[in-house]
Amino acid sequence: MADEALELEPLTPFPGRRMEQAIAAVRAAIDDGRMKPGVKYSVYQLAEGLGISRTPVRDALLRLEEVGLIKFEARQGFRILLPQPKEIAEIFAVRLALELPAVRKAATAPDPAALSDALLHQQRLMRDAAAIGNEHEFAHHDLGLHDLILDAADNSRARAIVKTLRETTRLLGANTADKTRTLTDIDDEHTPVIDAIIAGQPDEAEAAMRKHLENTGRLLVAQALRTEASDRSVDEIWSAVV
Amino acid sequence: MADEALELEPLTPFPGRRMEQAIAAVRAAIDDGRMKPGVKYSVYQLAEGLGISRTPVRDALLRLEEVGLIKFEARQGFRILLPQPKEIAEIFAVRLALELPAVRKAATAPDPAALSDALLHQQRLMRDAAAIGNEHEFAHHDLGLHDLILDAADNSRARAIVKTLRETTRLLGANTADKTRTLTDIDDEHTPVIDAIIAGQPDEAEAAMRKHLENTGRLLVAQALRTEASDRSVDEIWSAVV
DNA sequence: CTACAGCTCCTAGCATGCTACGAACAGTCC
DNA sequence: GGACTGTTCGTAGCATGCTAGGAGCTGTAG
Repeated sequence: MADEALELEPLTPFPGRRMEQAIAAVRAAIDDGRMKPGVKYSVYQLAEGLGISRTPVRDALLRLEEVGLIKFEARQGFRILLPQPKEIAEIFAVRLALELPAVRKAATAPDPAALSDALLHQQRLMRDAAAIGNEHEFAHHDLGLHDLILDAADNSRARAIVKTLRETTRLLGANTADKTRTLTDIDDEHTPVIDAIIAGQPDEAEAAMRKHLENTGRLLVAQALRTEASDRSVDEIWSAVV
Repeated sequence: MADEALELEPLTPFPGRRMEQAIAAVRAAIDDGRMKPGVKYSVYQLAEGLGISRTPVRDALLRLEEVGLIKFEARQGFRILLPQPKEIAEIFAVRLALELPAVRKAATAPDPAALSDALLHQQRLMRDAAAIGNEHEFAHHDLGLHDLILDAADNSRARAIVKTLRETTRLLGANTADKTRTLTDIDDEHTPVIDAIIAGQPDEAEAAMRKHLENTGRLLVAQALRTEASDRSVDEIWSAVV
């Protein structure tokens, strides 16, 4: 098994720390399904696939383990973790706690003009991606939008936390390819948030963001429940945590 | 400079990953002042001091860098970071966002008896530590108390985040040894929180926790401002973020 | 056919060699 | 004296050797 070199594009000789390139490579591989949760992998495999030595790969994986994306199993390789339904609910509970105050602050920001421009620009990027059905691009800009709002709230620590959480859940959506919501539906949820921020209405912005996050969260919990064929209900899990 | 082997107790041959022992060793060294912010250290130094090789030490430091406790400077060692005032305010903003809902949930917990016992036990431990003036022990149990509340709220993700944040700020208090508040004062702030949880009063519990976190946060911001001799005011920084 | 014992293979984890490169210093030229 | 250049030194980062130990297979006994 060690010689199945796990077809990853070899790292181009590129400046910067190979460790970080390795992190990006693993994330990308998870995104497009070349690496799947549950399957066992080894540092050897990855290092060979990436064309670099084991050390930076190991360092990268240690960082991913820290974030909770993978789990090393002693002397037996590592595994990509699929977030459990409860974990997803927890993640969204945290996101609600952090992003609702953030969107309130954004709606009362000192420099509305610059923020408005940035928000509308981001929205435009998302719509373009939605129009051509490019989910990957869409997800990227969606992350950008939420990041923009967190940035406006001027709390870099909260921003970093949410970014990590969001990247953890992203791979779930990417893998299961749920089509319950089209990209346009998601965009429709963003619109009132953006409008309220621009209009300087914190209450409306918060309410719209809450709705958006709750929809997304419940959907992902439902997906996770389906993949593990559990008989618990979404509401049960959701309301226990949020 | 490389041969100043940085007097750390050598790691006893102990089961478990040496990397994690190294993390603990560095944290401990920061706590009791053997390692100070601003000073430059190297992986070589530490490895020699701990009596192990550079690899696990490096791995440990990479993880600490991830958390924001240290910063590698390319080809020049690493430095322990002293949290900036704004960062501390940000940390407390996140803690408020996460711990206030948590304490509300704890006050409406399904099993009040077990929780009450645990809370009172923890309080007792803290008072004992306060009585003999053992700050280190006190801080440990203080962390335990907050952890207990987060645990009652049943969100392990939020719990882990707060734990990390708290450990990041702890070294500041440990180093500057501010005596504005005695240990008993802190205990006095905890009491209404614990009482309200046991009495099942979410509103009171939240208010008491808010007061406690705001006091602590402002105090630490003030300390950080003093150490860097800034002329900005605590209120200015605090209200901009929280 | 089943239970079990031994063996092989692969792994994480640790130790250590190697290299490119920034910093600080010394020596030199103006 | 002051700017500038060459050199030394120590560092992070990467590659690779080494080891103990668990998983799973294979052959064997019952």
